[in-house]
Amino acid sequence: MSARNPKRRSEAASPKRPVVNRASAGKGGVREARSAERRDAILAAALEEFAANGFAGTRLDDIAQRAKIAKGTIYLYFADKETLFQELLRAMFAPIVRALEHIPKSDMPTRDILERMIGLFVQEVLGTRRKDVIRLIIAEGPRFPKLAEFHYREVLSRVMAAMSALMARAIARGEVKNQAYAKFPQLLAAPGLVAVIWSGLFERFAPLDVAAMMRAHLDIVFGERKTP
Amino acid sequence: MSARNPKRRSEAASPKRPVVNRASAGKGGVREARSAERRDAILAAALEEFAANGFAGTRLDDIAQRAKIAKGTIYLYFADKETLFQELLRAMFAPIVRALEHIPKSDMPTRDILERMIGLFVQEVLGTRRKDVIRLIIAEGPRFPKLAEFHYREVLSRVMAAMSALMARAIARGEVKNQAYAKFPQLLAAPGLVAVIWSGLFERFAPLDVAAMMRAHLDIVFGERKTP
DNA sequence: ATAATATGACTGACTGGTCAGTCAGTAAAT
DNA sequence: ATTTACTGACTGACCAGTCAGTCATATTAT
Repeated sequence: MSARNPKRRSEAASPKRPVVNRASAGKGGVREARSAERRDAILAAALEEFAANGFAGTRLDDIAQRAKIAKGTIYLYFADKETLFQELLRAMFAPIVRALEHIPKSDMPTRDILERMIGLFVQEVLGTRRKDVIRLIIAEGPRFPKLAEFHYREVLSRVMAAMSALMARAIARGEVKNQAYAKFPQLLAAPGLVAVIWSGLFERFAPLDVAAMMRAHLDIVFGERKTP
Repeated sequence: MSARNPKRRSEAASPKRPVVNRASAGKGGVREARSAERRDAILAAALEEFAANGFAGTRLDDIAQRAKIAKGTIYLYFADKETLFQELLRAMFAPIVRALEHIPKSDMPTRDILERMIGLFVQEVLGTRRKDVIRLIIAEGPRFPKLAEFHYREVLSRVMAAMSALMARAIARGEVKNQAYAKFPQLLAAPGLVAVIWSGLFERFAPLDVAAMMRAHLDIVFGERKTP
């Protein structure tokens, strides 16, 4: 949306041109290859710009320049700025949710499972631009109800449900004492959120040893255990 | 700032006119009274608009309309949009920090002290627009380094130091077992942050019983204690 | 007390820069 | 030769910030 009541001309526009037109998925793809390349370049550039400037503060001209294409090209791949924004955020999280859900359901000790999840989180979220994406969702969510809903439905509710189930099992097994973690998986995840926000805003004033904090958190959850 | 590289004419402008001109603070104040009123009206309107639309997405015309004044009047009280924004955020937190620091240093049980703090937090932050202000800081902080720094210096570092001291005392007294809370007061505060963000974004999909969650959190910190 | 004058708060139409979205024209692939 | 992808100058809405003019209050003169 251009700030106010835009959607100036294009009705419910959707990019009609490239997008690997027709079914010919398999062969011949000089065009298709380029098409996918372009799309990725646009998304990558958009990520940088949106992460740095927020939705309203980002100019499509800058995205185009960074992706080394003309502005018009963006509109061949995405209907408008808002669509680009939302598709970007969606695309960023699909892999993570899949990865999180695929972490062995095995009967590995729960603490080990959580340590893996934290490792994944530190590496794939804190260590990448995904942490900025989380900040973007927090920042822009209220202005894009669809976005908040999508992320609740596709990411949060699933992650929370998985955590809740994991903790319920841990409690049943006697690995964890406090029942609250099954009822409020938010308590389990909270330090992760703090890490994201701290690293985005205050790192340079007071660096936070995220790994140590997470370890301390697990010690609390599982009742001490000084791993020297 | 008008999106890009503005600061069109006014150098380091600062509002010169009203602001209770001269020293005559005590009497004669028909003008002064109105002046303070106007300022408050502008800040109140700005809070609504910024909370709803973010910094870049907010129009001064809307703030003026909401405050029922002309746009030009804003510039009699604030140098520019950015100054208004920052003053607003600062003003919103001064009272809270003061209140938090004034919570009795008495030797009340630490759990009681924390329960009071949480009560204050639920009432004065979650129950007011201050929760939106926190979201604004998270959202716009990276774009306004001064803002992030100010909030680290004036709010966060103080709150964190106070929490850390409180927990160190509780540990010394044997009220709390885990030393980590003194080293990472973030672990103590994390659920509060989750509450702010959840209530701002996902409340309508999945309401969160913040009071219950905070109680559960304290149970964890102090090692169970079912208060029926 | 009342009128004349001075002060400074307030107004809103205006300016100039900005930017989302468009489309006629060009280049490349088939 | 034809179809499809790409380009970038252009348009029109938009909005921060300005300033000449208006009006309410305060001050001084009568």
